[in-house]
Amino acid sequence: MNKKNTPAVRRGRRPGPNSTRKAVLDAARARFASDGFAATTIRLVAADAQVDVSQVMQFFGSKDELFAAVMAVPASALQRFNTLYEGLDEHLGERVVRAFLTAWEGVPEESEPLMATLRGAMVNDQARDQLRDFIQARLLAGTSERLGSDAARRAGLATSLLIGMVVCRRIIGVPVLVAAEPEELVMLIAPAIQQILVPQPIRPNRN
Amino acid sequence: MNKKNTPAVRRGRRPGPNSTRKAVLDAARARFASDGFAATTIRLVAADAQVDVSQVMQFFGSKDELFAAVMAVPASALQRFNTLYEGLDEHLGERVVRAFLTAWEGVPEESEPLMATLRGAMVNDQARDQLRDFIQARLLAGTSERLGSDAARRAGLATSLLIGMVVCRRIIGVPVLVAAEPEELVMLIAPAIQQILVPQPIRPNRN
DNA sequence: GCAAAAACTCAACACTTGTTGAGATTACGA
DNA sequence: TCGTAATCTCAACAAGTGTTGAGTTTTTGC
Repeated sequence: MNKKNTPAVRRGRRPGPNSTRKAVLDAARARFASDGFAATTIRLVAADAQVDVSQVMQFFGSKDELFAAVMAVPASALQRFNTLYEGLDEHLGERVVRAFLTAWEGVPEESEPLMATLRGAMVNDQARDQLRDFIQARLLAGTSERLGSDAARRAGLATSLLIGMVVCRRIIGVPVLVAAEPEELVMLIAPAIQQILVPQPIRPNRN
Repeated sequence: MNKKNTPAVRRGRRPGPNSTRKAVLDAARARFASDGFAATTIRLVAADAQVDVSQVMQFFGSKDELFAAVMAVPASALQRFNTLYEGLDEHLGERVVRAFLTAWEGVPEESEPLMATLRGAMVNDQARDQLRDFIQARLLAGTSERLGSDAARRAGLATSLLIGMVVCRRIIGVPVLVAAEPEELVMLIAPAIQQILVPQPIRPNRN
């Protein structure tokens, strides 16, 4: 009697352009970024998107493919790193550090997929491969021929160190790093990255 | 007929001192270190230790407590970091980098718990808390009063960067880092860490 | 030797997970 | 208007998880 008159939830195909798929992808992106791959369940994503569980499967096929779709988003964002390590001026380190911070802490559409990839890299093979290739191939694309293999190593090393900063600040939540303003971090880290990329002799300090 | 005459596996309590608990702990340590917290199942640990599943529960109570027991081992190893950031000589960076490498890549009894903690920190709350406290409290114990809060920030930052190196080398498996010898890494990273801990003016290079 | 306790085996429970299929409901082009 | 296809709901499966309890076997202290 109350079931027929008051349909609590609208059923059947939704009107207008297909907004469900995007809703699922958005929810998944946020969940994968904040909870990681293992802790993110399809049921949770479906609940966030206010969608039935099997809808997620219908649109994306499997959890792995959903995760791949989330990671596919930053592929465009990562292109901004292509020319990042070019130029050996004295502001290279500063530029690199600032690029990392804005990429990983900027607008959610870009930072969340990167966070999802980073968190997933510890558990999921897809994410690990993507992150490895990001560090190895993409960042070193422009450097290797110009500056020899040593520069490639230095670029990969610099990226690794900055990954550590992001991990400790965003995932581990180290208070000292969380409390610091982005510009403070740039000021503190940039010289070190500069030292890695463009090695300078260290002047011994008096004791 | 063949069951009574040839007991394939010895049953009941094992003779001698309690070796089972250690076997379980060893297997768990290795599994947590190489597979991470989520992918490590109690059944897998039990199989590695050639022990029944419920034995693991009897000795350690739960998966979380087993993991805590694994992480408890490095508590001693971590004490070697207590005085690590003391001294501001020109070899501080080198000393710090070398300490990290030997701790995370030395004998399994010490490196595996650290790896387990590091991997677990992305998924497990216990591990994340332990790693956070390690970076925040332990490493900064000696520095904060002597050198002001800036030195504490710099020490935490240096640790974060080195965590990044370990993550990319041991978990992500970035080829450039995996291929490098430990001493090469020391040579490359030490100046950067030195730059963080004992800031030096950067001499602009000519263009 | 003998009882008690420790260690061990076996089987199952309760729960969550990803995944699937059948069928109901709606939107949309002809 | 109508039929088709897209979308959505509901219910369930199969596998794997941590965890528990009952019962068996052996060691160990007296």
